[in-house]
Amino acid sequence: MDYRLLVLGLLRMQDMHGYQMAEVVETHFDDSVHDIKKPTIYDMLKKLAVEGLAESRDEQEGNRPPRTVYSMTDSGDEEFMRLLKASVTQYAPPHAYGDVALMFVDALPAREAARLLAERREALERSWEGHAGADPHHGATALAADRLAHHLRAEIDWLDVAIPRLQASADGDSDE
Amino acid sequence: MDYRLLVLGLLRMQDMHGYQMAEVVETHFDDSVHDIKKPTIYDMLKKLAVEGLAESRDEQEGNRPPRTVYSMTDSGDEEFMRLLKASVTQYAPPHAYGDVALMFVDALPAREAARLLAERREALERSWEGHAGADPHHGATALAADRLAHHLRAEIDWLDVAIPRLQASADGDSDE
DNA sequence: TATAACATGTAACAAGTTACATGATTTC
DNA sequence: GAAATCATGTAACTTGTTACATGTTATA
Repeated sequence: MDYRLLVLGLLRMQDMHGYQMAEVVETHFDDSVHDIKKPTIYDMLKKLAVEGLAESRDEQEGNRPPRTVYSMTDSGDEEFMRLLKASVTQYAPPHAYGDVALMFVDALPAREAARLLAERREALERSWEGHAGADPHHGATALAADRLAHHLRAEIDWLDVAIPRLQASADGDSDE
Repeated sequence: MDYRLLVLGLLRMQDMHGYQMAEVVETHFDDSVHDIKKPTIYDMLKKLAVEGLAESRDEQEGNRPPRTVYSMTDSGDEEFMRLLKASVTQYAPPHAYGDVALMFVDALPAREAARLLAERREALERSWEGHAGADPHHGATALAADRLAHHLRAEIDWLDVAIPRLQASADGDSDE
């Protein structure tokens, strides 16, 4: 999604080749931004180079496979700043995924729907405890972690309204 | 994303051809699930037919273009139920999009970051008022709408913590 | 010394979107 | 009767993922 911003941001910190960037993501960001795949990184780096936002050079160490190292150009940096400002400002609608399921929920007996949502709540609660117990996040990821926590809470709170409501409606029309 | 579930769910209500389903989505769901495109619908219908989850027949009305009407099969209905239960149960991590930006936020002067986040808050607040003012949602979309409202609130609440914090840090290290 | 794991990457496929095609019907 | 719009759909492109290739170092 914001892969452009992510790759630019990482490249900005340090010259890198694709494999290396994949490692950085996997080890340093494994929790929140785990979902960028190697080929995506390679493609993005190539694309950035074509657009003049990054430069590439070939390197070789010992007789390991040669590798293509990328570094940021000035216009790359400008683009990064531009994208960053736009992304920070913009409100990304919080989900929509999973919402489709909610729209069809009355295809299920209310009692079962309530049960399934309760299961979801369970999983969330565990996830929440994991977060609360974790060491407070350091600088860069603190904001994102905090935001995640707020949304986890919101999801739980919402379920605490929705589940009883479904249960009530299950008890109400038991004439089926 | 959940396009499979969406298309199955719509088809379950009524036999349809692709164009018609695109219209239903556009007119009935324009708010929350506006983001499925016509070719996606066509492709999904074809795929469902190949998998035996839907059946197709050709129809023609007057001398308008002939059209391919799909209808649900029994195994389609089972698949729908299976998918639905899984989706309702599962907690979809609330976002991650936009989070990349937050991770790089300290590339900006704290003061500017605070200003941009305040802008984001503005937009959210407007969106929130829109929701609060809207007519209460009817059955099917009520759950989803309610959930959205909770998350909108959560995002605003989080910003109300994050913005002052950034501002404080801007005032703190004004030695730059 | 055979097997596993590391380092570096590409090819082939899947999913979705934008842009277009084509004929009928309405509108000016 | 020309221009717009409706009705129905497909082709071509973009983006991202899974699965594979290829040589090198570590391990049993």
